[in-house]
Amino acid sequence: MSQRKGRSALTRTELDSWRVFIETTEDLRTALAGRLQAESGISVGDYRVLLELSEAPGRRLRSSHLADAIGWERSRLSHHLGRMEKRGLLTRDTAAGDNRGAEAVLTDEGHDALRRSSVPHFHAIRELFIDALTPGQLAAARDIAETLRDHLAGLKGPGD
Amino acid sequence: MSQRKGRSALTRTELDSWRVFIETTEDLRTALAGRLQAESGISVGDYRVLLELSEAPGRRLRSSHLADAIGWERSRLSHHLGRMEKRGLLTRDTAAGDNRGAEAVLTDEGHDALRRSSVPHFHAIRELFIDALTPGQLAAARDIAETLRDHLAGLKGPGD
DNA sequence: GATACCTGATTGACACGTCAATGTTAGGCG
DNA sequence: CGCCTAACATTGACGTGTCAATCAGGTATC
Repeated sequence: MSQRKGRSALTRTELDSWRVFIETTEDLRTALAGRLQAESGISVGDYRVLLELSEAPGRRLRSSHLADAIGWERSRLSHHLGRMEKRGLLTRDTAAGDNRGAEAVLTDEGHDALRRSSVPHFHAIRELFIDALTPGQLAAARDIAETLRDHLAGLKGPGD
Repeated sequence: MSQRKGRSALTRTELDSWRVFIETTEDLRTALAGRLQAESGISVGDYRVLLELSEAPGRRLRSSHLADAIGWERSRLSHHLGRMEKRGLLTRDTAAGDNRGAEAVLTDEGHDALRRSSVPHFHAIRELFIDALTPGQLAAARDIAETLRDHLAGLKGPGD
């Protein structure tokens, strides 16, 4: 209790824990993305955007709201919407009432893509993640993730 | 024990656990990468390559060995080495004894970059990850990561 | 109603990652 | 030797992500 945190070098165990954790979560991410792409022809980013739009009234959302909803920077979203628009998954309109704004509108094709991808995607999540862990591990994973998330949020903007 | 896994739809809790886990680990990754870039001007990929080369005899490694050591595809490594070479962190030579092969050789500048970045990088790992968790959580995180890693390996190539 | 400022969004440049295609050299084998 | 194939590595095209710069439309202030 008399030791301050963050002072000493990482122990071997700490470093090993870090490496297996960060590398495996990255592998998990890559595996999931690969499945989604192979089975449904869309990326994880596409999926996130499609899902958010499909749940919005009129299947349309202001770019800024969409960006906030999925936690992306505007520029990232703008690039992504451009690519999705080019593939016919959505269209873009100027927002009613504010000519600065843009609204992304889900096309039927985009909606179909989401519908086709959902079941395989959930299946992959179950297979790669949920079923790999015991109920206790799954609960612990959630607890750890929430702890880390709160910790990161505390570091990033306690004064914002 | 009579229920087969992977049959039913994801529960609300399972989906929430998945989302907080995958999003937070991604945020963690992004935060670490940002720190390394801001503090030392190198990327996580750069760091990985520099570390591996610095530990190799003569500070040089065959591309294929390097790729295996850090678990990257050859093409990815080739692109990355090209970028690092352009910045003077390493040079490339044809391998002694096999003119097909290429060796990456750490420059003094590359070695300095690694030396400068190590302490801040370890510090960031401690601050963002190790110190955020209790010892129990850290052990659980490692256990979960190892379980997931083994599970992924089992899915990918049981017959390879 | 002109100026200055703020907000919403896009763009360009560049780093990163994957996949498919392309050299290039080594080795095996007639 | 001459051919075939495998191994090593690079390249090009394209999707993805970040940062800084830009542009266009609103808002306030005088």
